[in-house]
Amino acid sequence: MEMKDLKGTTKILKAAADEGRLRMLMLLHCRPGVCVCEIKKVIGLSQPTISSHLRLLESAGLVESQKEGLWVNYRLAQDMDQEAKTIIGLLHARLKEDPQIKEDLKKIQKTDRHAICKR
Amino acid sequence: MEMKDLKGTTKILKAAADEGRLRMLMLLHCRPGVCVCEIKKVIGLSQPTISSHLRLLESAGLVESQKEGLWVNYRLAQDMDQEAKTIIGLLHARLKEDPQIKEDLKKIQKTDRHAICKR
DNA sequence: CTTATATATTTAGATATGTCAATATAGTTT
DNA sequence: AAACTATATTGACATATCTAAATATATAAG
Repeated sequence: MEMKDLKGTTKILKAAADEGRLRMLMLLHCRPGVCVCEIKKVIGLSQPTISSHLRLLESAGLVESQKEGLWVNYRLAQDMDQEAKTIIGLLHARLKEDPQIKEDLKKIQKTDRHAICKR
Repeated sequence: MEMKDLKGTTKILKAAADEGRLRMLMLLHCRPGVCVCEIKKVIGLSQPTISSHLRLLESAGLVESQKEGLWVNYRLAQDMDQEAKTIIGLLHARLKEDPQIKEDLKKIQKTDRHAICKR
């Protein structure tokens, strides 16, 4: 899908325009390669909801994934277009002092995926 | 409302994340001070829908208005924070070649509000 | 003051979105 | 292969969003 036109740009904005997904984007920006388990642990939504958000972000071209055994590691899409990258950078600059975002980033640092999973 | 935190930023993104409102933002970016009539003429949605979108954009701090007789003129909010301004600039750079946006801007240039109104 | 006009608000209905429980799938371990 | 685990998908439901018709409000003009 062409993302540079009106519809595609709207899709990108919609993808970012949700509190949970925005938190996830900030998480992936600061911690590339986290798995669904870890994201779930930090964000606190159900696993299906996390997966569904990730799928939406992926279909907007903001996120990509790679399998690693049972885990699926997510990161910001490397081939994201420049404006989208810039916007995510701006959002991070804007939100890095937000209490919720700070808490999320603190949590992810303390997180060991081997300890977290099996649940 | 504080717009720099997570909730406020989400609100701004939601405001921009609609095809009609994004077109309206681009219109206001290029043509500050257009009235509801003119916006309606260009975008092609009903007057209540246009008004409702404008209210939402205003409540997100992206747009401001000034009365002029019967007309209400809208423009991008002068006191918008820097990141929001930057994002709108990026969106314009991205969308200025989009056919729909080009058509909108062409239409607004040909538009005379005195001719348009009375309907 | 009555009529007309531009915009806002209310109301209602259709569609989209966010969420989770249940289930399916795919890979790992024993 | 059987049991287990991480993730994806499906189904269902509640809420939010988009839209326009009808109505209200505010200003202007006659």
